[in-house]
Amino acid sequence: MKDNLSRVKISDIAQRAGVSTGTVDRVLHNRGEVSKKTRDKVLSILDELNYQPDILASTLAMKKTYRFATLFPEAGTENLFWKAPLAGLNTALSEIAPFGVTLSRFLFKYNDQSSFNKQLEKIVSEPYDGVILTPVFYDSTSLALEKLAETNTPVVFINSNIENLGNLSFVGQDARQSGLVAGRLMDYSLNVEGCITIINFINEKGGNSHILNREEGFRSYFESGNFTKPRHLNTLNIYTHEQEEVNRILLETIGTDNPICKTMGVFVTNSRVFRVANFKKGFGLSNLILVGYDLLESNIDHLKKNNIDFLISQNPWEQGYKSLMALFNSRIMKKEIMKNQFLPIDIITKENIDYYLNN
Amino acid sequence: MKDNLSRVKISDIAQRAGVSTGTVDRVLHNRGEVSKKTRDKVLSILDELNYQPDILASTLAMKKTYRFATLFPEAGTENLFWKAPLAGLNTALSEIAPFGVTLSRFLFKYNDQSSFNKQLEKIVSEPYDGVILTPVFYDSTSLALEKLAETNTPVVFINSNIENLGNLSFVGQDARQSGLVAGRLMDYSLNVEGCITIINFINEKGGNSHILNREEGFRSYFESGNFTKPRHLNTLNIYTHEQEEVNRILLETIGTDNPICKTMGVFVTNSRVFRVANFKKGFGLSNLILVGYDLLESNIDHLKKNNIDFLISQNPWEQGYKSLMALFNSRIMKKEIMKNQFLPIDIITKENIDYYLNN
DNA sequence: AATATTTCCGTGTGCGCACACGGTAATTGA
DNA sequence: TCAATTACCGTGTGCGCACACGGAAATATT
Repeated sequence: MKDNLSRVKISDIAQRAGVSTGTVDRVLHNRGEVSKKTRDKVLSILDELNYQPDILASTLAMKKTYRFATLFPEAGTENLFWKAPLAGLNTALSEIAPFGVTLSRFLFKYNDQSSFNKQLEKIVSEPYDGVILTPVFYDSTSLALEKLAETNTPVVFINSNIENLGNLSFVGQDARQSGLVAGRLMDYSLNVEGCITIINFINEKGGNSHILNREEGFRSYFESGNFTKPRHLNTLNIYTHEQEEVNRILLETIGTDNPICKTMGVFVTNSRVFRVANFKKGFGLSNLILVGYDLLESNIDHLKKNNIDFLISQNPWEQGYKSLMALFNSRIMKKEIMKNQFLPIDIITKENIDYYLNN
Repeated sequence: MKDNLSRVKISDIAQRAGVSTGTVDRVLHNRGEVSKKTRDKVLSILDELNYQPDILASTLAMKKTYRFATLFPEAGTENLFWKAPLAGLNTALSEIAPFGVTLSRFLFKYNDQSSFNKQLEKIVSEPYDGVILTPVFYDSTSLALEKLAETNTPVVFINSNIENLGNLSFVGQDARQSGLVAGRLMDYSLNVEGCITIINFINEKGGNSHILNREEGFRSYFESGNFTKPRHLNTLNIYTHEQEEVNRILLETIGTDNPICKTMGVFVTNSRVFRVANFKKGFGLSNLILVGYDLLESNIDHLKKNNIDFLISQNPWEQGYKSLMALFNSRIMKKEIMKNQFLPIDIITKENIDYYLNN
């Protein structure tokens, strides 16, 4: 690898081409006023000497600032998940702030489309240089993307994805594939006869595509032929968040001693797995294998106390970090960005969780 | 959070303090020639206005270059592991190269102490601004660290660690804890009666502390009381790398139909797990649960073909990335660095491996 | 042919900082 | 009291780049 100690600068190629630095600058930025002949000459020398602009001097001279905006759900008590992406975002920001990057953070109320719309309008109405958002509502997102496209404002989707909306990039997890991982874990962990119940905590206001993909992945694992023994799968959709209510429902279903097909394993398709863990602990079902999502505090507690066996983490911190870096690399560093930035499907147990909490 | 759009610059505080920029510069860099009175005044205004130097302009003006050196084992056919840290290193380098960072990469022959010493002497004899190395040989490393301390050259340990040698940081995995994770996986995966065999591929020339810590962690899992059923553990040390020889040994031990305690699970304490997988496949022991380390190509192959059940990854790419960033953040960005940077203990299965291979 | 217009290009300045240089005021020495 | 130090401080220049401005040469217009 070459030393770039003595980097070639604009004045070098200007001299080599027998022109002034201003001319070189003009061809570099394609702003005309250069004859084809000299343009070609400069271009060839540029290539020959492999000129790389000094990004530091460049941003210093331009004195341009970049304004990015983010739109996430508020991190309420019920969805602490969204604290982590903000932390990752802040770390990324501290690294790239010297380049004149500033961030405006917008929050909307979880599952409240009008709140989502309101914040989105704020963002669209101002000239941001890039936007990071989680596209939970299709029509609102689609509309906003159209407007942002008019001003060539790049948009990064974070955590969940909508295809073909012209976004710059998606940073998140492959939901279906994570279901397959859960399938493997459940299959290996269940060493007795019995059924598996898939529990979806459904939001009536929408935004459940995640959950469905995860269930589908999970089911496909047990249809793939890779499983160690065949299992019967039931699906249970729960529409409440009240623990009492959940307990009642679970007691009627997996809590009963169904002689035909007793539930020995439960896969919860989102972060509400702690609800089932509460039930499991409260009703003494210590043999139940429990697999779910996300490192919420209550989930972590249950994992450490063996009430949850495996958690799948979506790398929320990393999501925040990478999504901002995507905008930065695209706009400031002029690099190509991968359309889909799938983050690893981390398998978390009591034994390795501490090393996923450092951030 | 405050906007730093209009950052306060040296001239601002100079004006505010009624002095010149040169004076401010002098107190900023502690190079005297300033009366106590004006010094205090500048200092207080510096604090009041929360002056943050523009790192870009600073590095541009200083025109200082930083030379870092790395010392890794060669990535031979037997230890492809070391390709990944180099890749991570290169990514980090491309990000910080604008700051005048250059890298000299030194390689030593695996398990060859004289080669290690030779390369280390090269590094010590030149005035590097920071060193990244994997401290496989205690005495050599200790000696080098002493010399490097004289010139205040920070050293980052990567992958393996030695305590109390005055290194700036350690970037790697908690070996013992990873053994605990392996224990959990083995415990959950083994749903039949039978014994577990721990296989250590020992290097007679030393550098086995990793392996021993992993075994200890693994054993402690089964002594913790958290296991689902008690297991009997055997240890098998293998000193050869020849597949034929390995086959012969395994055939005599885990391959025989020992009626008392048949081996149903094997934990290989390092990346040589593919040797056992070869044996497992060749001799049709498809029920054997196999857990090992590291995403070598041959291990990946076996994982995808269900010959290996779980791999534990040490994040080698991340190790390379983070170790260089540690030096960068310490020397250029003047940030505090964490002494131990433990990387996650990633659990890899056939289903999630693709998302760990992107780099 | 003289003027007006366009095409093309060089020069100068500033971004924020680091540092060399030289100058003035205060202090010392005789 | 006057010169010689010393302590203290301001000014100027350059890092590599972006961009405004203005000027010379080429071409068009009448």
